[in-house]
Amino acid sequence: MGIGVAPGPAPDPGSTHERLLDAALTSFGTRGYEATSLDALAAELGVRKQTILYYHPSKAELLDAVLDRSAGELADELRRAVARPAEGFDRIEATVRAVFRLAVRRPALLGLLREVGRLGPVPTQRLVGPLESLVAEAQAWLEAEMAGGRIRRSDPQMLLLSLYSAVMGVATEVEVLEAFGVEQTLRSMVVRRRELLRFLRAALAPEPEGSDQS
Amino acid sequence: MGIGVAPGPAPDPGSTHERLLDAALTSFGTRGYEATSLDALAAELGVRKQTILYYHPSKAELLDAVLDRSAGELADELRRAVARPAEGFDRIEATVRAVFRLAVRRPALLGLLREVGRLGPVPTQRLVGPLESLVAEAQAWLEAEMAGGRIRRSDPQMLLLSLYSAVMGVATEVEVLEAFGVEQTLRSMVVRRRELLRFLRAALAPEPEGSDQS
DNA sequence: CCGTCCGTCTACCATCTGGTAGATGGCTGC
DNA sequence: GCAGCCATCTACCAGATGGTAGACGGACGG
Repeated sequence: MGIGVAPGPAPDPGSTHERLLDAALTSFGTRGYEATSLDALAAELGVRKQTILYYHPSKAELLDAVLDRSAGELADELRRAVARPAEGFDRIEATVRAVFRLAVRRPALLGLLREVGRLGPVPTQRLVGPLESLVAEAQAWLEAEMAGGRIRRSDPQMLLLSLYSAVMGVATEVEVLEAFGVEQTLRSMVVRRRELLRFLRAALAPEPEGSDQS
Repeated sequence: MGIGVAPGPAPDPGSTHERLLDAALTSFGTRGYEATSLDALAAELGVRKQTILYYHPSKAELLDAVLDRSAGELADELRRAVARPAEGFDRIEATVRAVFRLAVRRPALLGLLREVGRLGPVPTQRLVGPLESLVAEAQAWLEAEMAGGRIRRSDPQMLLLSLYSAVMGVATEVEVLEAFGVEQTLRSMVVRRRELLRFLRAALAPEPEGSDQS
């Protein structure tokens, strides 16, 4: 979490508990919650299953902890991207860059966002609930940009969904690409980001002939 | 599968085997492969687990059968959508409509497409392999449309990925919407489709000032 | 009528699952 | 130097899981 958000003691990243939360996020976000066994997780950490249950008394509560932590991390990352004030497409570009950075550095975090839907409304709410204000801000910003004529006019909520889908998909849908023989390198990630940005820029550009303001 | 693809005997949709494949697709595509137990599947069918293993000697081979069947169904559905010859955006609209129809009528089919990535490259290849020629055709078509000036010029492969991501996301990413309190009705699906089409139309429209033809 | 094949069942099994109970050992403060 | 706490361990357990072995019954052709 960001500075000042969690006033708890600074977490030692080498501690068993921190390593546990990291490993759990990775496994939940890539292999999936049900496909992750406590024994496997423990083995990965070089520890017994009971050590996991010492920190979190059940698998479900471990998931909750991972969700809370991930929500914080997601919110931090996104807020940081949007922080430097920018107008028009720059702000969208900053967000896209942040998501792609996450896709490279912490892919499980985005995977968790995909996985959580399957686990039912309660865990979903737990993960995306803390992001609600962010979404509201984004929506309001889109509306303002539309009013200012810097973004094509449309339903802001639905537009946000389209943006979200496109960005998440291009950032995370790696397996489909691989299945079609497109090798995955860091460079190809950059290409995908560039092309996605071109795509979004075109989709958002205000219509040239002016019914709304110049 | 489509007429003439599988020359086997006409499958009775009420037979145990067909019901099994249906139920397995539904469960694999929504709950996930690992989260689906043979016992649960059998109970759902009013049958013992051994009956499942009679038709498919292991869970993995049941998955293979489901993947093969789903690949056929997906290919059929998409080919049918693209069949009536259309130019420019009409063809894209027909495809989007087909995907949304699937999202309503057979959501597990699209869910499987998401799930399969997690299961590793082998199952993924099994599901999307049969769609490879379709993808190649789509890509070639995009190039032709670009050359004809009916679609904005860009990297066809990356454009296809952006389209795929946006469509799949908007069609299937229901949980995120629900988590933000947007109720899900058939009507809201129609709205999402309409807004997505507007979004895509804008993204694909050729640039007005003409460096390329006509 | 009888053999055989097909679909389904009962009866098991080894392994893995999440979880409980309680012991051990080391560090810390008094 | 000892009381207590903290992190981790060993030892279990009940239930679920994927899978094997083999019996049963009905349909169907000879």
